[in-house]
Amino acid sequence: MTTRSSTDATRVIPEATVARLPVYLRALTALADSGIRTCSSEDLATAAGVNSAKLRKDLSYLGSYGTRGVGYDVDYLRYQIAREIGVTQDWPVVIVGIGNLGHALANFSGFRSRGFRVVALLDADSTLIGQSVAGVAVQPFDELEPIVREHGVAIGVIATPAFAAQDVADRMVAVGITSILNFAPAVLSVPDGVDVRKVDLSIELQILAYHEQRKAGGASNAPADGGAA
Amino acid sequence: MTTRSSTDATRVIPEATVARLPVYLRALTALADSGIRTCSSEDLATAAGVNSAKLRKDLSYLGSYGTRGVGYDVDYLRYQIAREIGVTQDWPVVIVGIGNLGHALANFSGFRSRGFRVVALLDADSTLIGQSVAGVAVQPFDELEPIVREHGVAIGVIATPAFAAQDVADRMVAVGITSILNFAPAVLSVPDGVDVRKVDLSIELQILAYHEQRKAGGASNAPADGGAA
DNA sequence: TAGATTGTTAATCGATTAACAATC
DNA sequence: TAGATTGTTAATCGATTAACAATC
Repeated sequence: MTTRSSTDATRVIPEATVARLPVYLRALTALADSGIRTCSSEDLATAAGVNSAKLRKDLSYLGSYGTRGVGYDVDYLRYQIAREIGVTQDWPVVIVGIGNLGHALANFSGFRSRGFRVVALLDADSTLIGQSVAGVAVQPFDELEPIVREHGVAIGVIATPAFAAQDVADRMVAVGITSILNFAPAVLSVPDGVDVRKVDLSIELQILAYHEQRKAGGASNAPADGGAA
Repeated sequence: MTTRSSTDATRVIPEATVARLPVYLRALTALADSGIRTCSSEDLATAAGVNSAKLRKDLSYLGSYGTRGVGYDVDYLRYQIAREIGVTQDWPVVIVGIGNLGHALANFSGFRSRGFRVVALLDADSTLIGQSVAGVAVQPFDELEPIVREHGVAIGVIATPAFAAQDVADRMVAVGITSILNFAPAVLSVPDGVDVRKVDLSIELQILAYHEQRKAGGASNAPADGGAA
């Protein structure tokens, strides 16, 4: 057999699809919460903010979880997507850098509810150590290794200033973390096999600014004119 | 002439390129700060974390700002990219929802340094009104309209809980905001002509979890095994 | 059976990449 | 001129979309 069978092990899901699965998961949860038991691809697509062709194509990479002529069972599809993403299990997470942003992240309720558990908050600033944030004590950054080993941490969050980010990433990689979510405005270099995703506020704003600039003319809120509508 | 001329007005820059321009801008600023006056596409690509073919292709959409055999003048290219993005001008921004995250955003220094100015912090919770965050007083959400009109605000940031996000977006659109950065875990529906970008922590974590799950086997930090390496 | 809706096909569109002619 | 590096071409790859056969 040279042809790939479509069993769990060999299925490859396109990256663009992977990025949308959590959106579908959230939409299904919202539907379930409002008491809806069954939905069509059109319903779910609307709730998720995509078109139904894309939704069906995306779901087709996971398997055949709908019923023609009927639609999808909300709970069943939700479970299948959660399983595919891996959020049926619990993921211990460490957050490094407990400034304003780290503080906000530690308090973020969406963590627990989506299968992530903050097992430690770390900072290099000794004046923060021992302080309790969201019920978790801030520990010295040097404690990274024993914490990662003890809890089996695979995912690390960097919320430090830019200048510290590469060092933190290097240490994370050294102690065996293989997925990093980086909030610091810095390009991280990591070895193959380590995934980095970045979230960058100012980049998002700049992308908006680019498009905004091109709208001017019809815009009533353009910075230049007094806006005396 | 049916062929598009490559003058400023008609140039169309692919979305993927637009999203990378801010990264190049930041890399150029870092190079300039370390005293480097000239760089090759290879140098800049490394600093930005992309390959040099992609960088040159991206820059080619802006114009011809390099010198063959020599490279790019760091300051000149930086100015050209900043102008293209629109961050040579000042963008007034309002933040709605001053919880933990709104607080962190208000204090974010990358705002000012990249051409964005927080002109108001708004919240529906009357107990927050008047409180000063990052030197700016929190005002009632109802003040949105006069503030937007007075400052010519085109960009709004939503940092409210999910249930409030659509209402806030509707109000923003109604008063003339045409670009929204949404941190609430909710799908926003807005009219054509309004740009929405979303930043979603739990989605990013779930994408990492998906890939992490597929690494297990070789992983030393897998949650299941004791990790007695 | 008739109506509804999935899962898949195939066409189209956009992004990436390597290679190299142009040119400093 | 010789060496270096850009800007562009063209091939490849991946994502989106509309349409519809399969099938409940």
